[in-house]
Amino acid sequence: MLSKKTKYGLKALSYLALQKDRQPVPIAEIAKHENISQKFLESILLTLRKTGILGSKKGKGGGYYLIKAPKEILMTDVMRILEGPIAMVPCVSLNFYEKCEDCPNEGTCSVHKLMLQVRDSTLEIYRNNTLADIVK
Amino acid sequence: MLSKKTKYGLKALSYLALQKDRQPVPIAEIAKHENISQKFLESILLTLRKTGILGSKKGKGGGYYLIKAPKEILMTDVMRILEGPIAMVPCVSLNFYEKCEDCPNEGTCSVHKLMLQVRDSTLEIYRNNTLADIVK
DNA sequence: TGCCTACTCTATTAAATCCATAGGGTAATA
DNA sequence: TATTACCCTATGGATTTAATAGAGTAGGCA
Repeated sequence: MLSKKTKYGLKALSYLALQKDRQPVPIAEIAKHENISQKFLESILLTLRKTGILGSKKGKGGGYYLIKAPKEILMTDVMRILEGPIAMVPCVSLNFYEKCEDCPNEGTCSVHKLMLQVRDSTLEIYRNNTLADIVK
Repeated sequence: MLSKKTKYGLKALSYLALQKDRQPVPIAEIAKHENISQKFLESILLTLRKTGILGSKKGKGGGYYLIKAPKEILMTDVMRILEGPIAMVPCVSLNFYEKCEDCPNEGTCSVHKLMLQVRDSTLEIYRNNTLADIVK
């Protein structure tokens, strides 16, 4: 299942992508428009800022804004930041690889074989979608 | 993440698929060979039996066995039984559809749009893989 | 300067899920 | 009839998720 964190994060990014200009948008406005708990959203936007997706401005007229153009923001990056590894098992993860303790041989493991295919096809989707694509 | 339940279930099915004949295999044997907690495996095999994937035989010489040939067992079925919905959000699920409370319009929802693609590509993988394919 | 706004951080908690274990009961076969 | 192996219930620890609360900090503008 997709976590609410990821879901809310994607919705917030989409909302920002739909702004006419790149002026900062207050958290409260995003939270209200997308039906998200403001405090929860705060922590999500913070992560997105720290990882270079968003910028922020404090004080009156402040808020969050996209640093790059929507078509430059890849879903692979966003999903990894918000949801974590794309692979369903660590032994097929590109960025978070870990060996399975219980599995003597990855080469002959049926789970490994299946999950490798799932990872590849999912990755393909994320690579072919930018923020601009999903708000269209 | 893939649950251990699914992982163990797939491993058990693979082990059964690799048997020469279709004689019942005791839980203890599967558990030992695949490094799985026997009691936990019991509940998993039980589910697989109740949903028509496995058959069982009690008493001496008993155990679990595949009801159909490995190439007749689709991963779509197995994954839905063990892991649940294939979709990452209920609003794009074929078999477990639910409307999102917080989402006013699915047609314009960016999360919906992205997750629909992910579901389709994942489903494609599961449809193209039988138990026979993943043990090869 | 001083106040207001909005971001930032820490801590806590309720709820849900996952994984595993334990123990006893029941059915079938040699 | 005794053994083997399936079947069922329930319990609990661990982890994660989602949300809430409250205090603190920094920037903008009068």
